[in-house]
Order: sequence, then C-alpha cells, then structure tokens
Amino acid sequence: MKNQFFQLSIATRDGQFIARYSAKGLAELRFPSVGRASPRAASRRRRGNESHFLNSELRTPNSELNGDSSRRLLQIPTHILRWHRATAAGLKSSLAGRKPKNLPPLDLAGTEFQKRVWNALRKISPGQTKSYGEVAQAIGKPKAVRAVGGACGANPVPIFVPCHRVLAANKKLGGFSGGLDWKRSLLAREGIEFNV
DNA sequence: AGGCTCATGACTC
DNA sequence: GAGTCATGAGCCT
Repeated sequence: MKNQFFQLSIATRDGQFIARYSAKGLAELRFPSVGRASPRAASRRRRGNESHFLNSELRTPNSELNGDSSRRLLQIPTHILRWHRATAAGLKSSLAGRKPKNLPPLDLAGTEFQKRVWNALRKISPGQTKSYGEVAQAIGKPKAVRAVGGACGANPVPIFVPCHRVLAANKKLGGFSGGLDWKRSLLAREGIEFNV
C-alpha cells in the first residue's frame, strides 16, 4: 500500500485549512475553500497520481484534532498525528504573523527547478520580502524571473513556503495562488508594506 | 502614471 | 513547437 495520503483539517479563525500528508511529511496545505478551488489547481491535483486519499472524518469545529474517534474511518499513524499537531501550531503562528517553530518535515513534490525556488523562499523570514527577480538571482538563474513566478504558483505548501513574501520589482503585489486577498492579508500580518 | 514591446526560462498540451 | 505565465526593463505618450 504505497502512495497513501492522509488528509486532516485544521480549524482556524480564518477558516478550515486542509493538510495532506505523505509518508515523508506535509505534502500539501490548502487554504479554506471559499467556493470552488481554481479549476487549474484541481486538474493539476487530479493528474498528479493515482494514489487514493484517506480522508479522516474531522467534525469538531474548534479543535484541530478531533477527539471524537467514533467517527473516524481509519487509523491515523501516530507520527502523522504528531506532524499534524506541529502543522496546526505552526499555521496558527504564521497566521498571527510570527515565525513558526517545529514545523513537520515537508515533502514537496516538484521539478528540480521548483524545489530550488521553494528552498530559496523558505529563507525569507517573516517581515522580509524579495522580488521575483531577486529570487531568480538567489538560485543562480537571474533571468528566470517568470519561471520563478510559475514555481511560486505551483507551491503546494503556501504559508510555510512563503510565496506571499515575493513581490514584483516595484513592490507591487504580483499574484497569489490562494487569491490576492490572502496575500494582502498575510503581508499585513507581518507588517510588510507594499504598493497598490 | 499608464501602455506597449520584447527578452526570457520553465512548463503544459 | 506553440502558447502560457504570479516578471522586468526600456521606451514611449
């Protein structure tokens, strides 16, 4: 039984996030679905692999780990639960504009290029920003500015891999896979100024 | 300030 | 291969 994933939800003041775990770590973090997810992202997910998803039934509105095990459909390995606690705590720190500590391992699936970009993003600390061009420089491909934007958009674990801290050269917003409202909000929580 | 154009790397179909 | 970008710089008006 390989390629098994566990999905668990995290209730926050900003809505219910969904965390997806592979055997290696946190593989995906999804923003609260305000409605339909973008069709593009959805099809990318579908194409991804044939793994089957094991959804745990989590219903308790205000706890990130459901205590009500009677509704649980499957056994969640303890290491996943441990990661999930770290994710939930880290997420809440991040949403408050603080640096998370003790994040779970991240299992970022992507091309070599994308992983280099995501790695560079993780070095941008809260309150700091870089431009797409500066990220391109940081990974040694100064001309790959647009490709950096593409890699940001493909980031499976937003917030922990802080693509919201990447602004356009003029300090304007650029884009954001989770919607520009989220980007604005996340930047504001870290006290980051940007141009309209 | 806004608009247009082009170079550009990576990715998708 | 053409088309698509979460860019950037340059050059207009």
